[in-house]
Amino acid sequence: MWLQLGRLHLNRTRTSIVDIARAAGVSKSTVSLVLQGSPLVNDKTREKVSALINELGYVYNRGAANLRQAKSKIVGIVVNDLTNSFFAELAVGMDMVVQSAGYVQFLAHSGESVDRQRQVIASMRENGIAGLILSPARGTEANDIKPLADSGIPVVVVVRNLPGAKASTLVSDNYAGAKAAIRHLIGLGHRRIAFMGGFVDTAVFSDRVRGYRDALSEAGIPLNDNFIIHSAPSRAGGVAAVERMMVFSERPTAALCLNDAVAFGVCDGLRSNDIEPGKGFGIIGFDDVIEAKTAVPALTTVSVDPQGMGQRAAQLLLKQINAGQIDQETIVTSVRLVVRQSCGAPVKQPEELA
Amino acid sequence: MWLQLGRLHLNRTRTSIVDIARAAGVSKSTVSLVLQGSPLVNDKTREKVSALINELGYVYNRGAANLRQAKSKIVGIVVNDLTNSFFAELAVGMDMVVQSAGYVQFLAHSGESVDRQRQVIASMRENGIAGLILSPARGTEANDIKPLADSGIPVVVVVRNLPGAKASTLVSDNYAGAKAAIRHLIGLGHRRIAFMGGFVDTAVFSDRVRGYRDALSEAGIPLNDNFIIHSAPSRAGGVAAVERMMVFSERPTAALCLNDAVAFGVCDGLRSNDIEPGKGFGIIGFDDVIEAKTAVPALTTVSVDPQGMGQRAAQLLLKQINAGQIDQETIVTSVRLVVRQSCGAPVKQPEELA
DNA sequence: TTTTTATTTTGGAACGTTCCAAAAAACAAG
DNA sequence: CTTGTTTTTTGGAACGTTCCAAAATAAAAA
Repeated sequence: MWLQLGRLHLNRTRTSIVDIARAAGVSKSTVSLVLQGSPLVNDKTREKVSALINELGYVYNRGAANLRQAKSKIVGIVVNDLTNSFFAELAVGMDMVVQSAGYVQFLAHSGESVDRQRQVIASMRENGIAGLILSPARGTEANDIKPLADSGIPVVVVVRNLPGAKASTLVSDNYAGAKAAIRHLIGLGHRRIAFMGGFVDTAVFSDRVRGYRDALSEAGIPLNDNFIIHSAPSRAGGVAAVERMMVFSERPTAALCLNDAVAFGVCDGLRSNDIEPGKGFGIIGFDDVIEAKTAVPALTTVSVDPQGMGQRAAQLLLKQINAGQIDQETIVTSVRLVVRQSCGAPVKQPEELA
Repeated sequence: MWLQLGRLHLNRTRTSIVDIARAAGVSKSTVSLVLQGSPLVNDKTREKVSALINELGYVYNRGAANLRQAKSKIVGIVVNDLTNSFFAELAVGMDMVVQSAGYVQFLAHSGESVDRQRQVIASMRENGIAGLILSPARGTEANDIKPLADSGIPVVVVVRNLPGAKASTLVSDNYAGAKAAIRHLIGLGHRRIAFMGGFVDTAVFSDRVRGYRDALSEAGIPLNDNFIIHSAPSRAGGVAAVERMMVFSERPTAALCLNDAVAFGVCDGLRSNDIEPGKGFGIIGFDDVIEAKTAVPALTTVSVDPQGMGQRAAQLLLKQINAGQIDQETIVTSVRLVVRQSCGAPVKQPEELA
């Protein structure tokens, strides 16, 4: 049988540095020098070699280089929830600086699963990352990144912090942001203000709630623990929180939400109860995702600038990689309240109309 | 000067297979065998070696292995816009199957820039990807992936197709989806139906518009080219499209939108013009992103199941990687119309009220 | 015991780079 | 033409794996 129906299996091996060398009549060392743009090599030679490189379609094998140099151009990024715009934008910010620094990133989604997170970090490690940026899944412990940190690979933890971890940290000033938001609502005349969304086990939640509490007591407004309404930190969670609130006899007239996703959900939930967000009820979100300004009503929110935060995180990581030494640094980025339409002045509730 | 203030620079080299071998009193080959789970090695030996592996905190160097085997466990994924939930979910779907197949992914965002896309693909190639999934930036040409494909690395193109490219393709049935959506609107009594969002240069746009056109003429409804309202394929674009529409003397009573993002924008735009989406105006989106079902009104949309699509794409790629041969395959995934609240029956416009 | 067979282990080459010390070539000065 | 200097090029070892043919050991058969 001469006629093979199978597809031809190219055993053409990748052209390597020595193929170029042979073709150019120089040694592999010289080709290597050219590749690194070394000034040591004669212009004439450089030219000849460069030409061959293009002609033969050579592609640099960074893996082989890493083997020798023990320093890759790869960073790892693990994010707890890529489907949440906040984190997607965070990732895009990182992507920008990583890419323009000549690195590539492994970028994975842990889906809030510590197991998957552990797995993917291990996998990245085997593949030789030079550093890691982690936006930890709920329930992550300092131990989960210990092996990495111990082996001298810099780690930057973002958004949620990880007490006790040997890593740098970059978080937004959640406390101050929440405080500013509540002060603003109080300034508008609101007195019964809820906090919606989130679960107790994250630092983000507790910091924001602390800001909420402190701002209220600072204004002499008594705290009502019922007004802290837990829910999933998602749009659906916001809807659920509103349902929970509707049964209260004395309802809040405004709410600070854990994040913008929850805030949008709260808008949805209010609408299905025929309350117009921003008119009958004041809403403030947290994060300032892109949709916040085009939504109707435009969302008043605490702007965290996720892209900018991603960029800073990446810069911090690259700095540590290049320094070759790990300085544990903690950065708290400042936030600002962006006032738009969704935080209306309170309207009197039925029982209050004389 | 004996006192150095600098940080200690660990020159502890990564423990390797031969360190384990030495410690266990066997050869490196044996350790390698254990690592690959080979049945050739004696249970007693395997046990001893495995113990040492844990104890010494050995981490496998996949880079070195790749060098020898010329086959990595890395795939590349490049997506045109990660901040768009559709693509984020697509990526998450891929992540799931890639990860559970024991691979890791380079995942990058091209931001619709062909240059960045070219760069990042090149970078991934140098780092030794075994395959690539590409959701191409607008304006991508078949040539952009030619070198990859020529060197025998399988490429799967998703969402937007790339005519003439040596790659497999996975797209949704945009034509049929649009047709079904329009038929439904017609069934509800709408006659003046717009198509909103998108620019002419993408196949996605033209396929969906073709479905829109065909469904209309099939029902004997005359086409009105003004009713095809171009805009950026984003939430902001949707808002803009509505503004453009409001000046028409005879306005549409419903619209099919290029995607869900545009549809949400259209809702926003209508609200700022005091039209209640789903009541005064019927809206159908495209994609069925997660927010679609919790939004108010819940969005009627053509469900594309981005996660599922991502999964299929990844499966297809892995299949080709393992097959070691490239079968150019084209898959058109079917879509289904999910009817929710946003597509209301039409209301008579002022001038039509007798 | 010796031979045969089955099981387990092993050294060394190979993969594609970088690095280094040293060789070669080119140029300058005497 | 020598010698000294500077510029350019080079071979080979090293990085951490896998693969292979062959060696060593253990078990079974004679």
